[in-house]
Amino acid sequence: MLAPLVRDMMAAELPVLEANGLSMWGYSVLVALDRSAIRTQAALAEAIGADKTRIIAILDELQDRGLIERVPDPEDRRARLLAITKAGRRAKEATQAAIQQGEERWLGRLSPGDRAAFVRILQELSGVDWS
Amino acid sequence: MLAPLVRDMMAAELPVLEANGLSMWGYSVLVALDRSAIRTQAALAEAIGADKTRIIAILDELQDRGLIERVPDPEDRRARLLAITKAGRRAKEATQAAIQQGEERWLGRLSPGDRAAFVRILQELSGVDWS
DNA sequence: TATTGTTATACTCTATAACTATA
DNA sequence: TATAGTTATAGAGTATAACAATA
Repeated sequence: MLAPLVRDMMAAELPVLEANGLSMWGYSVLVALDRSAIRTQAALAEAIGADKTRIIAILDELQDRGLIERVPDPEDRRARLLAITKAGRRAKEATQAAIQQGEERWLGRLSPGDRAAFVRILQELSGVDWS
Repeated sequence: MLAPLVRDMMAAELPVLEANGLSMWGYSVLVALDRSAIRTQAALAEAIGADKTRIIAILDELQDRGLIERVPDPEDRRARLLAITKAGRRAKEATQAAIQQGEERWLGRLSPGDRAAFVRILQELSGVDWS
């Protein structure tokens, strides 16, 4: 039941991301880095559930566009210190606002009580260990 | 929040499907055909949210293994009448039981009230038009 | 020798278009 | 000519393994 729901949701939100010039993974990176800077790319990949080889092209592009910073750690020059820039934060905020507006279209169908319960239950389920 | 949840869920349930010798799409087909027989492959594809060209290999395999029937409609020999077989229904029931057992692992964390609410809310959201 | 990031490669999934057969 | 199914092909997304730099 969840799978088709998420599929429809992503199909609806992909154009929103595109309008803001971000891919799904690019957006995920900005959201993660907005929470806090990260010291290695592998840690970032893990945080957003991606592969470390997969985020490289994404980081390249975000950096080229000035949305993130990516500098070698002076204390361990193998690692790259990752942080969001002001422009990156602006892009993230704008995109997030657009997405949340889209989510209103379906969350708005729920009663306020159901809506609160739904979000609370999702948070609970997100803590489950799947291994 | 939903996307990582579904990703983890699918990762957890894929081995269960595999153990029962079914792919995700193969299982979807059996579930759809168990509800009712379908008159064309295009309609089946639409019902499970797939592409009509994509289900062909899946139908080939399910048919070879005797899990579905697929015969030309005598009234319009372009179309293929699709139905689940007894063996197919057995395979579907067994797989479904295994999957639902897996779902207990996380639904079991919820209080009975939350659990009922969650399922009800999901059903409500599934009715949303996304276009 | 181990680790971080990168590149190269192959593999899977999916979508598009061309084709066959029926109507 | 239009439709159901099929096949072929190309593209995107992903994972694996090999490589370079640093520790």
